[in-house]
Amino acid sequence: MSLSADILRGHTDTIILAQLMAGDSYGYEINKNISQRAQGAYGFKEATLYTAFKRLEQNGMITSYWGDDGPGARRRYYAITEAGMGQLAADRREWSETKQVLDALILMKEG
Amino acid sequence: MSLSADILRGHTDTIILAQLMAGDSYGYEINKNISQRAQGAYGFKEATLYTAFKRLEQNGMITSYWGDDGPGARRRYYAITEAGMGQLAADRREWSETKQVLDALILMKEG
DNA sequence: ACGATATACCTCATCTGTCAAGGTATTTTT
DNA sequence: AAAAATACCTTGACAGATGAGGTATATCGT
Repeated sequence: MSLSADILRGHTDTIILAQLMAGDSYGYEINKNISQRAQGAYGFKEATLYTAFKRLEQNGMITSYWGDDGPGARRRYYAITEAGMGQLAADRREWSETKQVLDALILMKEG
Repeated sequence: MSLSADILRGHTDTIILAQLMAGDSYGYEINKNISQRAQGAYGFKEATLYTAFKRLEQNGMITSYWGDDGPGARRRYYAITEAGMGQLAADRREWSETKQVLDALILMKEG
């Protein structure tokens, strides 16, 4: 099964921050890791990814730097900031709350 | 805690369909029920609600009719269609899948 | 050697769902 | 009589996702 984009909307930044908690990485690799972790059920479109990087950097959640120009195409690495870590912690709490609320509203589970 | 709108985006139609599975209802009541079920953590803005009704009716997921003009303001009742029930079943499966994927991506839970 | 594929970055116009703001009307509560 | 609750609806603006397009290098199969 694949998930529609609107379902994931609003989680984009959180997913990227969660990836960067495991260490600095660059766009292409981040996206590959996400697809693998989602077992192919989801992956960002490139435009979505780079839009998110720009937004996150403007908001001070991540910083970026060019990687060493070894073999291969140039890479822009991203690192999560302290503010980003704080945001991620808040986003994780919100996701747990979201699950409970949507279980109640969609599956009609009693709280 | 309250949930941001972008997090819920894409679940609006599903939430309304789930409510209508319990029986015909009208806008104001549907919204009240949703707020109660979410324990105040979430409620639709009216514009969002009526936009969704229009979209759902145009797509054949619900039908509507005016209620008896008893005491009180007029009410437009909505009923879920067979197509709507099919959609809801699919949406519920998608939500279960979404939880697994986002647990893996946000909380880094192993699948 | 050469074409295809993978790696790697980026922009912009367009689309869609949300919602602030505004409007109308009736009933109940203070 | 005023205020709040009930009940409906529309419109313009905004933000995130993305199709389509662009640039460049490295690797793989033949």
